[in-house]
Amino acid sequence: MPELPEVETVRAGLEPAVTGSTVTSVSVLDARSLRRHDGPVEDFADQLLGAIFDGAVRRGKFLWLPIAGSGRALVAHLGMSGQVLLRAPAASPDRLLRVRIGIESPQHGELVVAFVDQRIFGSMSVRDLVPTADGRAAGRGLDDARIPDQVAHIARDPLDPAFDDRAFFAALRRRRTGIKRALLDQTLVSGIGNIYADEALWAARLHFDAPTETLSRPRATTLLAEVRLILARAVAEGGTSFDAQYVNVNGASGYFSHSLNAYGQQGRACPRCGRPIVREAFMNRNSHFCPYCQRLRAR
DNA sequence: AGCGAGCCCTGCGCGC
DNA sequence: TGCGCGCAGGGCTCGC
Repeated sequence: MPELPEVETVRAGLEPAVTGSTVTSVSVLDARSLRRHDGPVEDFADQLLGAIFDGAVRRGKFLWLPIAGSGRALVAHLGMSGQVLLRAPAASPDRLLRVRIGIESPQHGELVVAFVDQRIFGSMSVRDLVPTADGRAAGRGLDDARIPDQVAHIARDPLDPAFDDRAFFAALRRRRTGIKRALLDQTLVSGIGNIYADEALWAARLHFDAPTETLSRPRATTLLAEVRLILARAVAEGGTSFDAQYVNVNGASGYFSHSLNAYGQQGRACPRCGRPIVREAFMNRNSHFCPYCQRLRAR
């Protein structure tokens, strides 16, 4: 499920439940979900038991819960199919449950943080926090300039107030690659995946393979603005209210609750010009675009 | 530097 | 009904 808006929905849903909560139990049902944890399963559980979470923070598609007084955080990445769900302790286990973390919340009582992941491309891990390179807050959710070492190489996302537009444009100009490759490069700009890349490129009328170095400043500015617009709109639509009874912070509503203009629309009419949207193989995935509105040569 | 390929995996929906 | 296949929103590493 997860690009930035979906992960933000999860973060916002988790925040009120986990902040100030104490971990009371840890159960790892599939050790493969801890692939990115530096140590054995027992170590993961040991680090978490008794931990108190300071909040829920996100940068790009990475999510983490800082552990009070430890200099560490529980880090989650959802991969292609991961979900973090809040459950009542007595609820029957979700299908594809990989990690189950019991917490005691000051306001909401006992809850379960359930990490569900079909393909196991996602992961949970306990990682050390390191200072951010620029000394600014690491991500959305907490004013703390420390970031998990696993996330330190990930660029800020376009909704981050500390995102540096000028540095982004300069980096873009230095690149010798196609614009979609650049958008998907999480070390250049984070949070954008295949869906929102296609949607932003459609909105900015850019071909996915347009060379970054030839992208004019106005077109790059337009593209970044479209990225922000699309991400922000999806975040607004994905917002889930917290319900202490039976909580589901699944961000699934994000993608499909609003109409997509390009992604998955192959064969259907381009909403702008009426000609058919095309799907083309790209980076072991697909690109969806309008060959008329999004031509390789600038018009 | 950046690309392509390969790999990590499971389950769904579709066509036959 | 059952089977095989293609498909899926990510990220990391490696060799070139």
